[in-house]
Amino acid sequence: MSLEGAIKSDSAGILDQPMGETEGIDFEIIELLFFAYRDFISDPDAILDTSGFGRAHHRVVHFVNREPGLTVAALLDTLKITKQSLARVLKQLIDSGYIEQVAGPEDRRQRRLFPTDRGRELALALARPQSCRIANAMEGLDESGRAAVKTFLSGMINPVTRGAALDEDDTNEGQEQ
Amino acid sequence: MSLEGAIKSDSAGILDQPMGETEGIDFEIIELLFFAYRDFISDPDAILDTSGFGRAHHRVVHFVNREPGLTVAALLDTLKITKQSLARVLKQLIDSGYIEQVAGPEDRRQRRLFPTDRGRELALALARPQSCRIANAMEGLDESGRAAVKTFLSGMINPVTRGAALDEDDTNEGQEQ
DNA sequence: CAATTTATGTCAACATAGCTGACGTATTCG
DNA sequence: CGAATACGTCAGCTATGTTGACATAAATTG
Repeated sequence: MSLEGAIKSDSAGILDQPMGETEGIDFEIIELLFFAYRDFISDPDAILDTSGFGRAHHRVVHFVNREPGLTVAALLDTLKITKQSLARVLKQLIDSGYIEQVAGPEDRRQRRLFPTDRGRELALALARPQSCRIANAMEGLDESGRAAVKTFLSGMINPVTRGAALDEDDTNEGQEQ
Repeated sequence: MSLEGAIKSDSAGILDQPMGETEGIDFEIIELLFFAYRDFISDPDAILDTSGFGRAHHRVVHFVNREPGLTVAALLDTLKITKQSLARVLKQLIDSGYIEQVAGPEDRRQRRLFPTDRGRELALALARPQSCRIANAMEGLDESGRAAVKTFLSGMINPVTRGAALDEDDTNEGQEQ
């Protein structure tokens, strides 16, 4: 199959100028964020490849370790995924002995999630290289610089629509179904 | 099917303390990065849903617009994906008239990628909300604060192993095959 | 107490976007 | 000419997200 004919030799309707300062858009930071995050998750990814888990498991293990006893609903809200998505990885983590479930002490419908020692160690092993990378990137910054980074990152996050959690007059709302 | 028996009621081998200051790991920034990036890509994602494209298309359109005329090899190196992965989305973008290919002027084996007007507009439409979000997050910061953010993000990125691009004595290296 | 709502689990099917392996084709280069 | 290079493509697999529908146990409410 000849590729000729599908490939232009002239420059009709084509832009050859880089998308630069248009509309005052800061493409530099957009790209920095892309590359930074890509490399930021590459460290844990490499570890996870060994144990047969993926990024999804990483997030679950992380937040369960950060807040032992959190409910499935709370975890879903944090991760912003569906329960069917969570179920797959959570089941594997429970079956492999990284996380355990305990019926809620007051509301016994709840399944509160706790890390095992093994789960804690995995979470730490995954956090360690990320922490190193962060410490490295912070190295040259003073206290105000580090504070600026936190302010920036916090400002990038969507405000928690507190109303959504209170205006629950709707049957079957949210990401459910 | 009864769930009873699968759910622990005691607290054997379970950790109930949050993973906090262990080993001086900065879990706060780790999470800030996770949430910040998640919300950062949610804006373009919403737009892409409309046009039937995904994140993969976004990245391709972005970098082709940022560096018109870049080769497929260069794009693969930037995105750190395989050519088979790229092929799928690139083909769609070309077929839909967002990107065009031009045979390299010197090396005619190359397929240099250029955005069309349509492609440029898509890239801008996707960058606009991200830029707004960034501007918003930068609002309270002075010049040194903004510089700190850039320094930090740059420091998070893996150093470009310049040697890898020069020590090409290996046949068929890199991600190829 | 009966009815309903809530918290969670689960089955099935599907989409996106990554991957490996293998092979084809056009072009350049030694 | 032959090998290496730049790129395309077919086929199949995996991970992780989605929607829709339905089940079960416990809490809540009329």
